[in-house]
Amino acid sequence: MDTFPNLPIDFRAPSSEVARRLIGATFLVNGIGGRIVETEAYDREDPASHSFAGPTRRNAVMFGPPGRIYVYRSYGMHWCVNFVCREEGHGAAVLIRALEPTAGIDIMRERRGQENIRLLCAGPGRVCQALGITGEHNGMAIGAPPFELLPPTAAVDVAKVATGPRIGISKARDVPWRFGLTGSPFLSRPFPRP
DNA sequence: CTTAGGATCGCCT
DNA sequence: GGCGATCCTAAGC
Repeated sequence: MDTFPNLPIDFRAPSSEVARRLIGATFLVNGIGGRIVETEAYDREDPASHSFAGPTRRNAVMFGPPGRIYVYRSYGMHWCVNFVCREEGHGAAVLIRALEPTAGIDIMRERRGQENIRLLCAGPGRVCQALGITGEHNGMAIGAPPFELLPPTAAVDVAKVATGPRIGISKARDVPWRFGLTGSPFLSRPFPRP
């Protein structure tokens, strides 16, 4: 049986592993999107995670089946998108932080009011605005329309995936669960030098 | 290049 | 009532 139809990744794996394996995959909404270049992992026993204090109305999807989309509103005005991981009831997810735009670039420019291709999808709020993701997508399957997740066209060298502390959190700042394609100009921010 | 402040509101205590 | 898994603009070095 196929638990994850149309998905190139086993979302039952730990979120840090999924976050790493998502780098280089292509994420599209209605055919618009690009290559994932930056992610962050969140887990249940993780003070920075929305799931840390247990299920609430907002984070309910995080405790649902893996392979679904968890969308939340950030700072009252931006949407951010996650992919749910682990087994049902666990409360783990991967935040999609940045894409290298590859498909529907002109539409993304229009939606963002931004000409610079580097700034179309460089940040979780920008990703959702460019791809047209809103709270209406919360709980939907990653492997079904309007979504598509395609494997990397070429194997991503493990040595090319940078890790570092997550952005914008106040708790668990030392946990290196931010992942990104080293040197990509489409990151939300560069990774700190080792 | 880095830092500061404002926008804006749903969510949880 | 307080606080963000953010973004934009402006100003300083």
